[in-house]
Amino acid sequence: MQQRNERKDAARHREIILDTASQLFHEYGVEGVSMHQIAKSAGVGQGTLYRRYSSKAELCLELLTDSFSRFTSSVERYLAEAAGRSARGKLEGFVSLAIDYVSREIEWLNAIKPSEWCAEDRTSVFESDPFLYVTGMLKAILDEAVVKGETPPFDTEFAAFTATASFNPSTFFYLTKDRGCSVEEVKAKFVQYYDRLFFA
Amino acid sequence: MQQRNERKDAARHREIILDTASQLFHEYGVEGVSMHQIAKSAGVGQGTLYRRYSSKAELCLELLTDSFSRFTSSVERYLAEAAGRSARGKLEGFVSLAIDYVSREIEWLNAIKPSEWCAEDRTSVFESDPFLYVTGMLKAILDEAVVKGETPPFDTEFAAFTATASFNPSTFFYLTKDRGCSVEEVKAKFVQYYDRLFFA
DNA sequence: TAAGTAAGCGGACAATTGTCCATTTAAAAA
DNA sequence: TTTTTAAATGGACAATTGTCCGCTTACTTA
Repeated sequence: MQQRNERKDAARHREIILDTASQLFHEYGVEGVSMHQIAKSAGVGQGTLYRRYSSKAELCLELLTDSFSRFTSSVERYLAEAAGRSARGKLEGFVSLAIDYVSREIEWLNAIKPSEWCAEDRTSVFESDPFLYVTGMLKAILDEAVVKGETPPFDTEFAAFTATASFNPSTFFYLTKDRGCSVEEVKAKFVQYYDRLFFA
Repeated sequence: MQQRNERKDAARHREIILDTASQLFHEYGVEGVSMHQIAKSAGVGQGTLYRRYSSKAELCLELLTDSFSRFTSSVERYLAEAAGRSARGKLEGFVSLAIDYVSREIEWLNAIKPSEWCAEDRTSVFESDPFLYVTGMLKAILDEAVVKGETPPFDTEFAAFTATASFNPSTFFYLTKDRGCSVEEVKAKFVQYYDRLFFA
């Protein structure tokens, strides 16, 4: 028996849910909308909604796809035109783009944070495509730096992991809102920090 | 009129709540106990419980006091006997102790994470005593390193902040549970990372 | 000691999340 | 086309969080 495809009604519902959620989120903010409300507005049952997206987090992750692909495009564009530059220079540009992205999408990123870090069945943010993309890119740049002799060899994977983790929305939100730093200031601090970190 | 002190019945309830919560948490785990259950077991109303602790997070933070003061003692003891060593050496020891602490108390630390990072009224973990203690200590060690000429001057405050934030339970849990690293491995990675970071 | 007052109390209540399962229905198989 | 099958549905339900507010009581003041 062949693999069944997604049923047409299911596909239609998927689109309706995504559209409805997107609209509601933009109108009331991510926190201001409940799953029940999304289901009701979309004209589907709670069960139908939860079948696809087991939390608001997953729903947001899906909705982030577009903006994230715009981010990766901008990164690719940047790296293409920075092809001749040192790894150090590339890192600076990449960190800058990444922080711009986080600041732009902070509300969404905040929402996809898993509510229970330690739950056994949680799907880790650390294994989400966006996170893996950033760590992968960072590791590539750091590896290039090592190959080019710009810096002595080290555990680039762990470094990329830790650096990426430090961009989390929580930290960013605190620095901008509670500490009153501007996005540019935060960017400058991180760039300086990682520059020193990897190229001291 | 003089400042009213806490009423005796209120103080009694505070203790009962703390004792009950502690007991229930140890029996069923932090996630396995609801605020309602705590209130009921303690023999107080929901309102009474929430009056003092507006979330499980706050309750856990209060319960962490003891273990955290044991941690600070161990740090103080360590720094006393390491008085003659380099700042670099002190950093290594401190990071090691801090990671030991996180790994021991991970369930509690997980619970005190604010559920909404971006809420306007949230009391930031970054302003909690434990966090401030660690950043303060880290900054002091880094400043010492700069003064002693072990490393060129840099923004030690931001560095301490970022480093402390990177110890968050989420990261730690991922590395140990999902990646299968042992506590010792994680410790070694962090020590190496920060050693390179600040003393490259 | 008596009276006044504000802190404290507690449980009903509203809101939300997430689960469950009898029923429906699209699509494959015959 | 008819039958079969399992995916899909939806809304009732259970569990939890957090708020609200009229009542109670410990402490202050006179």
